[in-house]
Amino acid sequence: MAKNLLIVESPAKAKTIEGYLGKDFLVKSSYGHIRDLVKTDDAIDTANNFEQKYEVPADKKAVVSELKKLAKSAETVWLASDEDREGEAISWHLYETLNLKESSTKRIVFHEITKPAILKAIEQPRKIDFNLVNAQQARRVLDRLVGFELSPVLWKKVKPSLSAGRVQSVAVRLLVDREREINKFEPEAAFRVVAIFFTEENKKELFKAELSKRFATINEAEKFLNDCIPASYHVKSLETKPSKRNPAAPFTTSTLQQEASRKLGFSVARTMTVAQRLYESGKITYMRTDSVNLSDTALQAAEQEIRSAYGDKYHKRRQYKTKSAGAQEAHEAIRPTYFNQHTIEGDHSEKRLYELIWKRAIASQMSEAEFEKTTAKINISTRNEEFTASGEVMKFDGFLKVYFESTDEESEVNLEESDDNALLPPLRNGQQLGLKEMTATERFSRPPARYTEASLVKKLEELGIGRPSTYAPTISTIQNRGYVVKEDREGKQREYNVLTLGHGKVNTTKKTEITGAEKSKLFPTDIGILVNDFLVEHFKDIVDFNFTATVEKEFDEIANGLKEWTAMLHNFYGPFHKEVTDTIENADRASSERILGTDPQTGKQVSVRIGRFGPLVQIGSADDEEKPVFASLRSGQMIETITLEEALELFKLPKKVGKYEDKEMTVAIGRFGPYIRHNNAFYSLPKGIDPMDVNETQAIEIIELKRKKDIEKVIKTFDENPEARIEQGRWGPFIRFGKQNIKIPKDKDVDKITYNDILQLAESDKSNTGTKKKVPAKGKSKTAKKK
DNA sequence: CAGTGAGCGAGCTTCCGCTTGACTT
Repeated sequence: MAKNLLIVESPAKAKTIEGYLGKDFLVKSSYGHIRDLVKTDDAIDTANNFEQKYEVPADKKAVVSELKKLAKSAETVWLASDEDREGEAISWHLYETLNLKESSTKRIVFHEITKPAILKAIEQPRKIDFNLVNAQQARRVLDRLVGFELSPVLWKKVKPSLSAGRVQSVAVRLLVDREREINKFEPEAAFRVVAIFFTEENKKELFKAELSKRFATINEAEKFLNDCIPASYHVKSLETKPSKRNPAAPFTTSTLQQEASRKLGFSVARTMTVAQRLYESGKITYMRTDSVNLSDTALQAAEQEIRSAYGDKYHKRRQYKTKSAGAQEAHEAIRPTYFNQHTIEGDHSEKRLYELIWKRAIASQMSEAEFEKTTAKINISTRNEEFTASGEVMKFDGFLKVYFESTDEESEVNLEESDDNALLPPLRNGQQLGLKEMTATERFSRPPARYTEASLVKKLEELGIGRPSTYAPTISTIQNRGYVVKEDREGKQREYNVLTLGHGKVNTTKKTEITGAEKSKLFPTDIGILVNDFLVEHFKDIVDFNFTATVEKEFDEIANGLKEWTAMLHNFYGPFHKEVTDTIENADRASSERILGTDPQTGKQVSVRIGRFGPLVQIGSADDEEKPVFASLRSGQMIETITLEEALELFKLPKKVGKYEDKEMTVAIGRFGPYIRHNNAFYSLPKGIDPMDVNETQAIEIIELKRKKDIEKVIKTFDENPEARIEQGRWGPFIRFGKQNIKIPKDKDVDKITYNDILQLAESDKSNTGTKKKVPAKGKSKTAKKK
């Protein structure tokens, strides 16, 4: 038996450390927290100094009993969980649960998993810091009280099974607020003037310059262009300035999620699972961190790699400081374990994420990129405004050799508008310029951007809300609760004017652009808005953006021994609990109903609200003699924004359009867009056809076309049974057998499949799915009933 | 992808943070 048992939080970490410490040490993992509050309402005794009831959850029983056994036979137990609030509490829970003795227990901490750091830690053991433990208890108890008192209020006043919490409710609020800003935003148009010039010396080398002023109306823009017809242009001033750009700090969890989203299109959850695999296979350091710090060992390794791969002048040693509030910095920044591995073996997403991490970490230790920026001001002989042309020349690439950090704005900006780094021809002061062409283009101001998963994480981090380990789960929770959906939305067409001055005259043309199209953005749902408004009305303090920051300050005071944790909770809980009981007693049920107006055909009231099956429009009210009629809202339509006209439109479908093969054809709009229903089959309408105008002949055409296409997909049929065939699917050929779709096994040649093979495959496929359904997902019914 | 939109009411839902698998598709 080993003399020493050392316990860390993560098994991968345990493996690494065991290698550093040799035979006298057995290194094991607690797999995070080993105890939690019981799930019942009596977990906290609010009348008795917030005394807590803890239990070891079922999935931790095995870990705990193994650790217990090992602790018993060890001379010394080293508690080496992370050095932050949660880590300290884990040590304390271990101490209590494993029945450890003070004399044979040592608490150690380190911020990086390197041999010198571990050895040094072992030389400096300490005791469990109960101030820190108390700060964690205060955090844990407060979160439980908030979550388990607010949620039942929602069950009573809104709908069962809803949830509220310190973190998730603020996340939803951010989205609701932003959605409203976007809805009320009114774009302002302005005419942006761009001229294309050339010099007498070289008429072929054209360059762009932008007018320093934009015009609010088309008349002003037109007058300007007309004034420019007889004008001459010359360089009024010329300025050349050096500029520098510095690399970004190495990744934290939040910045990794943002870059992986922008550059690789990963959801935050996907980023974390891929990173977890990289961590477990020893390729990167820990991926849940808020620290931008690199260990000395890492700094040296990076330096060596940069000097040998790119040369001495590309290296610059840099230390970064964290900017985010409430960072606990128990770990290093996310970095490759070995800097000399530029790429790794693994699947596609592992490779790409690793390269991103490698590049970012390496670049963070490289020299700045140097530029020379030239700005020329250009005079107009007939007007007082002036044009500005600018060009940028890179003098030294520095860190840009490996890494370029993207920004959220970047994807928003029109490419035509970002020609900042274009090259300028050689120019001199006073030089005459020729004008090739000038355009005044109508541009509209943009509403604030909708959040993506990653930009929401960024915002939460800025507000100090949530932790690296909870960003991805929080984003999932608000989607699973139905408060938020992630989806694409089609934009709308918009006309804009372009005035062109060329060949001595001004032309006006109208062009169209798509605006407001969204890809993979977060939208609050009707229920999300309803719950948010209810919470904002009745629990203003809890969903305040500064609530977390305020309580965090108090947790810090507890951690520093300046405040008593139960006193802090008393202060909070008294008024909070009173608000809860007041709300239960006095507040009205939250109503989503909005009256849109009256139906011109029947004179009855038109209203929208959330029904049992989602948002609906209702014509007439329950008090009327005639029963009210209903229609569901379509995806993208919301109670808050739908108009009377749009609501009435919903009653025009489904519509019968005629008969084909003696069966009725019906046009309707479903979840995947407009479709024709015929003989229990669905035929989606091609894009651009308005479902309201479809007539009988058109509908028949669409059905016949789809059938023809379906026939083209068939690769092979079988005489034995017309129900069996091989078809070309989206991902390759597959077998269709009645209603069964069967995958073709890899070892089978598509051409040689016989009807007998199909019968066999169909049978085993059936038994497969059969047993799958019979085995219930144990303990995780939540994920199963997601739909 | 249709249709649904009543009412009664037992028993259930729910938080945030720290960790991985063991399950699906």
